[in-house]
Amino acid sequence: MSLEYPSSSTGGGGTHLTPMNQVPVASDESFQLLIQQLRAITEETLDDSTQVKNVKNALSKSRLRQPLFTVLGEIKSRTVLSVAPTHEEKEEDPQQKRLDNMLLAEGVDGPEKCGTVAPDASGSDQADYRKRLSDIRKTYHDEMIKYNDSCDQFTNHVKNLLRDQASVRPIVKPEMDKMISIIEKKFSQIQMQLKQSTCENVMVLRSRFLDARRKRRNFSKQATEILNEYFYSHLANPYPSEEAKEELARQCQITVSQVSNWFGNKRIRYKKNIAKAQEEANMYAAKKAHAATFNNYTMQATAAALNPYSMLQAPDLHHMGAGFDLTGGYAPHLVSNFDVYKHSPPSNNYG
DNA sequence: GCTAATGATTCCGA
DNA sequence: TCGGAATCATTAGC
Repeated sequence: MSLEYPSSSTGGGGTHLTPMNQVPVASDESFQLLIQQLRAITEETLDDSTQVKNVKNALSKSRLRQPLFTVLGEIKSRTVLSVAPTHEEKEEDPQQKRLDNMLLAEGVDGPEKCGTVAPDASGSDQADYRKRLSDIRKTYHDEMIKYNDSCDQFTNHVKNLLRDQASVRPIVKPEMDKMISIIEKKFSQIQMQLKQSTCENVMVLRSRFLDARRKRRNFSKQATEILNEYFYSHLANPYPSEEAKEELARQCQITVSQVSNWFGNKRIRYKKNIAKAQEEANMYAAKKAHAATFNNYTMQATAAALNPYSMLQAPDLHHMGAGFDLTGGYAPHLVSNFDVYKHSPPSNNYG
């Protein structure tokens, strides 16, 4: 199937159009004129110039317009429009999927979540975080609405343009669909950029609130007491096992790594300032001794049943003759030597 | 505002 | 990978 256009230099003539059974063979002058008009109009700008208007009028009256457009439309459908969508077009972009998932998880897209930035963050921090997240969510939705409106507007504009052009050009439905799909794809790329920047904003917000250095909080008094108690009652070997750390973390409502940090800091600062640390150690030893004197066995058993950690500590003090005695006495010559266990601490007797 | 205390991080060595 | 040491960054007390 071929469609030859008459050459303007030779004056044309003799062109035969025989593509389809239903299309008449066009060899008369009116067809030549029609072809020439079509060629002329394709070189025109799309504004409503007089020439375009004239051609439109001429075309609309031509009885050959419909069959010619049918043929041209079919050629288009078989060539340009039949190009199969690429692999990328068919498959959902994993990056977009990731962004969608993140926005959904953070409550920016989909149903709003009353998310928290960190379980131990204060109420005001949580409120501040939620407010900022809500701002991001609002901006995202506003922008998304704008993009969708713009996309609809532009799509309608193009549709109208194509409908208008359909009077002078063979525009078939698949072509229109393809055009719309291209527009939607372009807008989807812009939306992706919006999603990307929204995700970045959420990550910045989270990191700002999660950055422990910026928002360092002292542990509660109770937590510090528990950690100090453990430290001074295990002064000969202040290296809690993983299980002990987990238990301390649970009791203090902090993380295991915070327990590790605390013990790391404690050991180093204890060694740096033994004099002061010994005072503190004596205080905790005295506390223990006092508790041991006034608590009867039943009370201890009850407490122990409720708190396995304290249950295990009592015998430990007896054993540790190394560092403590039950009268609150203290053996400084031994307690400062815990670094003999460095890198090979003996198994902890926490449990 | 200054300073000590304190929790976290980083670097390094074993 | 863990712990020591140094350091950073923030908090709390004055």
